[in-house]
Amino acid sequence: MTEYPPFAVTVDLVVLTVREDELCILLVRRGVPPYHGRWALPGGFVGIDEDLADAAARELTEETGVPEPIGHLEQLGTYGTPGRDPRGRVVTVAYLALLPDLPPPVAGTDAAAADWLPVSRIADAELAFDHDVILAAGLERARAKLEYTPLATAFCPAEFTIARLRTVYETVWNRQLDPRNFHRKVTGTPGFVEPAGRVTEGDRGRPAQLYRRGSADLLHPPMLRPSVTRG
Amino acid sequence: MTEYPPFAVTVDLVVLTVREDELCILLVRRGVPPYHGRWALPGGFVGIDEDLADAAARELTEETGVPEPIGHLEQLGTYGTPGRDPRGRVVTVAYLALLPDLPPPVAGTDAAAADWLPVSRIADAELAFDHDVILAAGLERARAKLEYTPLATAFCPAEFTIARLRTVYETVWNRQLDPRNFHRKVTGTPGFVEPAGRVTEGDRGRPAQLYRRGSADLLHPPMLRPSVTRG
DNA sequence: AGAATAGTGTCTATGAGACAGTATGGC
DNA sequence: GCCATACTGTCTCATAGACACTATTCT
Repeated sequence: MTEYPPFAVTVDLVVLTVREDELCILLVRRGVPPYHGRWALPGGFVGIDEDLADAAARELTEETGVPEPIGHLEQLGTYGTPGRDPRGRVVTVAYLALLPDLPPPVAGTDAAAADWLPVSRIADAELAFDHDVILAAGLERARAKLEYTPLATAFCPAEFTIARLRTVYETVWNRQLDPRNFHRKVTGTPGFVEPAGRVTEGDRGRPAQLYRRGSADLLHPPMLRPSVTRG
Repeated sequence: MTEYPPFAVTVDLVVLTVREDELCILLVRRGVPPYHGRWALPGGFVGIDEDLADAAARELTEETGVPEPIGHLEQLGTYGTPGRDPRGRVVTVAYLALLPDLPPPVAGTDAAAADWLPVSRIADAELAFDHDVILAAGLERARAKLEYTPLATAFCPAEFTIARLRTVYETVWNRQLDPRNFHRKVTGTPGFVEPAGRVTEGDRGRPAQLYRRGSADLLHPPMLRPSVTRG
């Protein structure tokens, strides 16, 4: 293999959650050059004997403290333009993670500060490397996938109300949805959600049925993003 | 960079076209070990100063002889499981290309034989490396994208009839579509196609209007794959 | 004329969106 | 009682699918 050009390979994570009606992303503040002091996506180098997905799962667990099987993790895209990392030729494989609202914005093991930031307040070019481009791709992917997959449930705890699921859609899409039509649509789409048999307690108003994620991987028919010029 | 594990990085291409009512893929027969004599996706190593997309475009041109701006080229996914290449730790970035029916199945510069093969006749585990998995991902991506993007036009020459576009859909989806409803749907979707102002000559039957690809990047409403259990 | 293909019109069933109205809890 | 939220029912409009019909060429 010495005859082939040597690359470094990293994974970077776009970790999204919905907190208090805001779409938030997990960022770490870099403690070393390059981009010292700047916000960046969590990530790190892939071990020479480590699978890419394993490396992404490892970084996710290290940064959040959450055991793996919660939420959703998928490959997003690969970024390898020469010069994107001043340390050398680094190709990064970006992953997208969708998580329920987690208790702690735990400081990572890397001693760098980690925190949830509302994506609406991240300014252009505020992030290290080309991470603003990766973030934009992650947001676009998440918004699109809510339409035709049940991934909105990845933003929710194991049991959730239809209203909670609706706030996920409203937050990610930044659009208001009619609660009555939404309810009919979700419960009428086969395999999207299934009743947990329990109801909420202690809230205002009539208690709501709790649901779990159903068995479908694709929604038929899809949830349609309202209003014009989607895209 | 010597402190980080060294990887080799390659690009591999899933190049699809529609020939004679069959969905075909461009494959090369390997002339050297490993997998000597087996069919494989065209591809090769990325130069240490070369962008990933540039490497993919270069390989595409080398194998097909086509200048770049024809058809469509997009990143598909990255495959890097340890052991997927017996030569060492190789991470490959797969790209998906959609091309119109090209004249020559040109033999590549690598002296390896290249040819268009119908995807329906590729047996399981017939391909080298993990290329069967990559091919499956490319097919799935192409089928899905025909629904909500105008990419079916990438399978057509610059000017084409609605009937030609329909055969693309029918071939990729392996489903029959109603010519009348299809015509109404395509011409009624804003930005999908625009009239070229010319008509076909010499064929049987009434001459057909020629169209070019329109300006839209997404279709609203989408073309829906008929029949049940899509996905 | 007849065959073949292009393109239009009409009907019907389904689903989205708007929104009235009912149910069930906390205070 | 009042308020808040959950949930159901009804109406209307748009669109997909089925398919009859007209248009324009070649042989």
